[in-house]
Amino acid sequence: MKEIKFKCWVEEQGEKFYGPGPNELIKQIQQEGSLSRAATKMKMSYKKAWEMVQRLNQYSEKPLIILKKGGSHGGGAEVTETALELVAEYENLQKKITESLEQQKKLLKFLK
Amino acid sequence: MKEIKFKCWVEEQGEKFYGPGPNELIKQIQQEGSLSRAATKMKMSYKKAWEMVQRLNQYSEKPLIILKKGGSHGGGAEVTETALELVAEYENLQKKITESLEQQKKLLKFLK
DNA sequence: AGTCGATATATATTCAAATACATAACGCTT
DNA sequence: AAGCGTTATGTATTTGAATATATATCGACT
Repeated sequence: MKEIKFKCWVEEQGEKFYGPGPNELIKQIQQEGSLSRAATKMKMSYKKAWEMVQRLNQYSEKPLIILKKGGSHGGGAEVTETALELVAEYENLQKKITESLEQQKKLLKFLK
Repeated sequence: MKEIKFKCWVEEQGEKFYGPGPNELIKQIQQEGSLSRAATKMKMSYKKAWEMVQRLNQYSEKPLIILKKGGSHGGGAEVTETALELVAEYENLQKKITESLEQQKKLLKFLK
């Protein structure tokens, strides 16, 4: 089945700040309460996920993800209210683009 | 400077058929009349460009690029009318998405 | 027949990104 | 003090994609 796909992201000076990966990661962290579990679930290495979190917090105006180590459960990861707003904005953007694509399917006539 | 970027492409069964790369390649071939010169200009290896052309013609209903070898100039590459239509459609799509993005800049408020 | 510039194609090499592995640090609980 | 599960971080290894290299082929033109 032929289809038009897209990907959108936010960047500053060529540095990627937010896209599909971080968006999914935030959602998984919220579900799991743990960065390592979120990473495992996304079949991503813990290291990569951790670096993603660093970049997110570094480029964001307000903190997005709070990591805690030690404690009764060994630690954990928490998602801020700001992060949830960001997820909502991003997914809204995706929806708008999808709608815009719906009206532009002429490209498909070039496929077998 | 912070900005929202995007990329769109056409695929069939997970196989990418058309995107920014092929679009640019077609335009360069048209300008140069040669696949190798087009590849050089795009700083892409000839092999990669050649494979791109194969995929394009393979998945397209009608031929998009005609490669000729031998002859007085050693050969050359030609772009069909269909290919030009495809370029126009693709760039129109990009334009529509860009317009759609213009109205969705809230995401940027999350950046420093 | 020989030259030329381009296409055609296989193999080798390089390079960067991703992953795997190992180990430390943390702080609550028992 | 020891154990637990998680975060934190450096190093080694793997993998895959891109590129480089080499060679063959083609066909008009001299």
